[in-house]
Amino acid sequence: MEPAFGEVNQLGGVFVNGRPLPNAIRLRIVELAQLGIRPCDISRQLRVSHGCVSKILARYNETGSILPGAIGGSKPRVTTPTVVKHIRTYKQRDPGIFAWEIRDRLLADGVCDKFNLPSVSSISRILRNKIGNLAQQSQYESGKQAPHPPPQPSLPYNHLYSYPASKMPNPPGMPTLPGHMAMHRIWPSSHSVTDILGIRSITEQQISDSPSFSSAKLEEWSAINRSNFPPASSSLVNGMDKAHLEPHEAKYTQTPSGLPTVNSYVTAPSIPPYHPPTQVSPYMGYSATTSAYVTGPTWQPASGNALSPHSCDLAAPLAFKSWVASRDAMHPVAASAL
DNA sequence: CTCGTAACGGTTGAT
DNA sequence: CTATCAACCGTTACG
Repeated sequence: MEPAFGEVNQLGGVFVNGRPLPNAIRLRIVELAQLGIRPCDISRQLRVSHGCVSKILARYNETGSILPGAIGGSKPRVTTPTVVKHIRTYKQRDPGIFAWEIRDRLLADGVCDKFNLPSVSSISRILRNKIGNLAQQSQYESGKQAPHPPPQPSLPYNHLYSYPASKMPNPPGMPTLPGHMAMHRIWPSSHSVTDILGIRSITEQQISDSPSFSSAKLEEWSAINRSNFPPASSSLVNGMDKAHLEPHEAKYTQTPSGLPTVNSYVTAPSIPPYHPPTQVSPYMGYSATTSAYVTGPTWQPASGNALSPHSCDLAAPLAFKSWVASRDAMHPVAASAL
């Protein structure tokens, strides 16, 4: 099922086969690239294969988004938005209508031809999943939307980080969290990285909030919805605006226990009071590191712990820079790590 | 040494 | 309810 722990790549990095890298890492990749770090260095430093770095960077350059593509599912083949709309209409007009009747009508009304006519089971599913209780509350909606229904009635392309409703802290209308995580090309010099980290921490924070969900939930980002058409659309650029970051950054100075938001993504959700900074999670200390960093004054900085600022974690921009400067020095460490 | 990319084994989710 | 299938994933290896 959910491999709590991933596999280890040639660079010593942890990954989960088939699954996207955590946003935190994706973010860091882009972030580092923007600081002028070469991809090969980013690869080594974050221990992510260069192929992946290359891909993420390329995608980012092209789309402005750091997010992975929508995984799984398939594009609607027959149940296009138009079809769904019609089904909805039929259902509204006659709530007792049977799926097979709808099917007949779709054909009769020319909405579908025999090649793209949804199966009865598909229609049932649509009624269940997309139409649902709509029969009652339909009024305003049916009233009118746009002449052009959005490609996907359900969700916007990338509404990222929409965590499961269960834990969605924010109101329905407007996701507090960015619809999708993309960034501006330029970062405010001084705290750009911190900001990013801040972002990470907020995203992650949500997860660590509810331990039981932790790892599983993270997946949501990508789960988002796969029902989007051409990705490229309009809105995928930026989504993460700093506005969210700065405040949060301050806010999440640290997790309740004083324990950094360590148990992260794929990490065993159940890693309890274990602790810190050394590599705990498959994706290594970075989360810890970061939060440590974000934590600021309250939390003891890297000082004593096993986590070497130079080893592999990007503790802070500065640490990073020094790392860059002295990466020879760091090699041995990396080597030993292996 | 870098970096782009195809092959590969994997997961996911709509049909 | 299960299987299929096409989308995406990151790593690896090659060029």
